[in-house]
Amino acid sequence: MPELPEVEVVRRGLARWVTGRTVEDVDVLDARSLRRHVHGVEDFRGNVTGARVTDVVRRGKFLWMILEDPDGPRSALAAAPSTALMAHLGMSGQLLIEEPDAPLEKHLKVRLRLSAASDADGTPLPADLRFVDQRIFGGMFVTDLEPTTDGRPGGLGGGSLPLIPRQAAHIARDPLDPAFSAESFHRRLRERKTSLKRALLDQGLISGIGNIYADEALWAARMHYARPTDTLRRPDTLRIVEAVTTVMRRALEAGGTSFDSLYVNVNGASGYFARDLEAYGRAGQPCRRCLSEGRTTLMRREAFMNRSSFLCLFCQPRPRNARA
DNA sequence: CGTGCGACCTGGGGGC
DNA sequence: TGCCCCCAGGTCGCAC
Repeated sequence: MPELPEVEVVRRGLARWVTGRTVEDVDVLDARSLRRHVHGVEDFRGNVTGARVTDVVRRGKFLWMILEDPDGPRSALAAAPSTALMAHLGMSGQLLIEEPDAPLEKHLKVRLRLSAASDADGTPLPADLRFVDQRIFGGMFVTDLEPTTDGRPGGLGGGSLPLIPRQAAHIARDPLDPAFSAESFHRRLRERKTSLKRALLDQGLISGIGNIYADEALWAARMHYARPTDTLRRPDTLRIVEAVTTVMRRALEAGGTSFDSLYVNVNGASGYFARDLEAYGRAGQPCRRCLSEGRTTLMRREAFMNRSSFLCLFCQPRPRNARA
């Protein structure tokens, strides 16, 4: 399940393997993966073919390659000389760098042929960039870039341009972004009449967090998912932000969380953070913090927001003023 | 406008 | 063996 750490692993892979290369050809095997490209498959192919990738940027779970056309700006907007090739992995999307003669994946959706390139040793780099997606919640599309409202870079990555794809402009800064502000997150949390986990999953408030890391952070911060956000005091917000940031940094170091072959990096390798999960998927198993303090408390699974939440009711007692 | 919920998808697993 | 239902879940559009 790609959340921020998994998408960042992919971004780094793309930055290393794709930056500076030109897209020579595009093969769309399933138009459903281009659902968010409003002008259709041929327009997508026309916008991507011949463009050079200059940077790979990420905000939250959105990832984009900055495209520049060697023949000059193709956008009608003079203020947007470059465009973005956006990708969202959804539940099961993969971006893979492979040799063109590698067997085609069952769920291969889009195939980009890249210009020849070699690494520092002179070893040729694989020429295929493939978008594979079993459940089709993810997708790719081309869009214009617009100025960020705060004048800061649009996201994390090589790009220092204060530009953001329009479709990601409503996405909040993520905890690994230097422009993330815990103070403004706290202010907005206090204004909301909602529950803490719902807020953590709201990409407009703080981005990059999905069901897995939400549960991990809540467990680490010893807070219940139903805690009303307007009761949070500044130290509470700082505690959950610290927990989210720490768990994501650790997951990133481990190469992300892979339960099965659905999440892999650009070279097809799984991450190994799943073994370090303290909450997610651990229903019926002992809470490790309780165990280390001499108690045997079993982790629970509860339904919340039509999905599973995993928690320890000793460490994370349900608040009396719990909110849905 | 803030909030919450259903639709979009496929494959795996359990029940019968 | 096969069929049906449920579950996984990120984002968007829509209803209230």
